[in-house]
Amino acid sequence: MTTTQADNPTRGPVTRKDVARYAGVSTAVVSYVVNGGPKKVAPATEARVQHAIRVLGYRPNAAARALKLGSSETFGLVIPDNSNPFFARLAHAVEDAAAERGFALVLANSDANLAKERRNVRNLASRQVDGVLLASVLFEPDLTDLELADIPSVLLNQGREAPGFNSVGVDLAAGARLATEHLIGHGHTNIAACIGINTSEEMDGREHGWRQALKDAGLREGIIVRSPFDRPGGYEAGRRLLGAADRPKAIFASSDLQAVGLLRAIREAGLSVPEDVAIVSFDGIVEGEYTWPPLTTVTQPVREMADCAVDALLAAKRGEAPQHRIFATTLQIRQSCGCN
Amino acid sequence: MTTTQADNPTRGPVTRKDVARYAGVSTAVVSYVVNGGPKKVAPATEARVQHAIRVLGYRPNAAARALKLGSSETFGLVIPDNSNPFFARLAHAVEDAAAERGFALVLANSDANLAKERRNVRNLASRQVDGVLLASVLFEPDLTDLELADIPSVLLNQGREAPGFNSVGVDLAAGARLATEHLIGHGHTNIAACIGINTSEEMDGREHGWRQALKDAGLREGIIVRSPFDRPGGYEAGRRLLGAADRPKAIFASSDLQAVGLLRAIREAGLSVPEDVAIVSFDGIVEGEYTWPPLTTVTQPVREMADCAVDALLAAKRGEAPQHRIFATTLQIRQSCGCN
DNA sequence: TTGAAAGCGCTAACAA
DNA sequence: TTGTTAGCGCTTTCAA
Repeated sequence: MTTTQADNPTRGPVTRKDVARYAGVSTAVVSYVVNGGPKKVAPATEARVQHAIRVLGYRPNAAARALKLGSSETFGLVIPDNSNPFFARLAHAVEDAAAERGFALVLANSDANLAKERRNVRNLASRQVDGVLLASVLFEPDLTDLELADIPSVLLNQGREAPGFNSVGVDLAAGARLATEHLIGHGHTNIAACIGINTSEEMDGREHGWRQALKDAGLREGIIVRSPFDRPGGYEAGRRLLGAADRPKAIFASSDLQAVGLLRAIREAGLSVPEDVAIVSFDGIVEGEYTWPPLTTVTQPVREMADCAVDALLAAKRGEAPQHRIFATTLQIRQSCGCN
Repeated sequence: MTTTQADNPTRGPVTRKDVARYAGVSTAVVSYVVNGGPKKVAPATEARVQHAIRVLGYRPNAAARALKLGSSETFGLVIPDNSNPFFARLAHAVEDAAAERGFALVLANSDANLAKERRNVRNLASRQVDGVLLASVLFEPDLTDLELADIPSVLLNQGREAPGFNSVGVDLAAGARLATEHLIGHGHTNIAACIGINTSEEMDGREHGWRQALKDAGLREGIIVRSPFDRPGGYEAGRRLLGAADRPKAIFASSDLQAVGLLRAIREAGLSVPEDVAIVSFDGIVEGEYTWPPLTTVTQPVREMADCAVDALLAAKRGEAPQHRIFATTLQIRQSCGCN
């Protein structure tokens, strides 16, 4: 007579109690073997328990565990839009980083919508995640929800320091300088900027870096156009830039996606890159490797940032003080700038 | 004297008990007002409870609720790679569909790695998600884990029917036909195919559709090249195709990403699209709108599929029989095919 | 309309 | 080395 499902008299989900009964031990012992502690179990007993677990097809109930332990081993990630390649890559990196540390990731898109962002954060808080990573659409996200929820959080993609909060970001200004200086190195003197729109009153670090580089080189300020960070935003900006009286010979774009849009606008105008207009952009998404010409871009160390962010959450859980990490960017040279 | 945190004597998380005490009611009543049932509560009492909830900053404990109810209102989504724009869009759509129905989404990437896929599925199962949506890297994913876990599941992006399983997919063959016939309509007679590699023995539906269209038109079969579904895969395929003795004048690509790679290979060879080589691809990602030339592509109704998949999960929870839904694709005409 | 209380499955302190 | 048991916070039946 083989051992089958029939041995589970209770029907329905197999619990630790069923395993205990089957193995002829107490439920505590089952816990010990499942969790590898906190008490030792005799090898023979352990084998019996393992066998019972396998035979009965036992799976620990995560909800019960979470209730008891006060932790679901889950983080929440809120990003503006998972369809945006930059955030998609970020989400992937965060998922990897979390998984490596035994945490699952709940994903929530806020679609660049403040109300949705708040709803998402609240929702995650009520789901008792162990921490939330927030890449806000705002430069000053509403942190009160996070504070109230009293769950660790970290601001991603955040250049500015938010006192009392963990944050990890990239040195936007330095990156933009890198880009602009490279363009200057190519001999350009009429360098425009295509800067993404955010809800802050404050100047985007990239805009700042671009201005500084121009100023330091003794160049006059170029035209600046503001539009969304996405492809249509870049396309629109391109049309405006090309229609300007003093058409720029080079453009610094605040995102690769905008650069993709610029490329299209420039092509449609019958002009070419980098001969008529040179471009350097920001982010380092893979798509930029396959555009024509390939994008010279300021690359963000996404994986490192994700690791750092998750570690910050873990540190916060241990009660450590908030940290603010700014990563350096690197200039990935391809051909849109005029190099070859 | 104002009401403050100090009114919570227990310190630490506020529980329903604290609220009950503060409002001078039983814990049951608090439940009734929080959940809007199952019993009615007098307006005055309700107001008192609501007030207490606000004052104390009470947040229901999701883990406890999940334990009691046996549902965490969470689905798991396993995809090969969230950095792939197609899957990113799918993930976004699934997240939206789930959120609309009150479910959160746990995201897991399997990186086209079978072992990781299994680990992810198992992990989700042990987290007691209410269902898992699996876009497998395999044509025949290992369903035993899902079966054993006894949690509802739905296969995404799955053309073939898997008896006993929910699945939603697209009619790959019909889509490929659409694409190929369009190319034929342009007068092409030498049409190659760039088909993605999957782990199945079986022929990809897209390959099938391409063959059929050619055959039905009385055309000889074109060259077929197999390579990964991503950009490098397309690039590699392009180099091989262009180096072939009988260079194709048109190519059907099984993914837009491959088409992006093809575009690069063709450009590097000094040829142009669609003059020297026409292209029609598959998926309908946004990136294809911004390539040069823009991609004519077979578009998948991602959002509809996501809705359908989530509904299938809900149906399965209610004990309904598995369903198999195949969606039709539409040809999105842009310029890579030769139209303008 | 409200309250008392059982119990979801698990962990770990304490007892044996 | 193993067992007993008290809760974790919540929902809901049953009784008042």
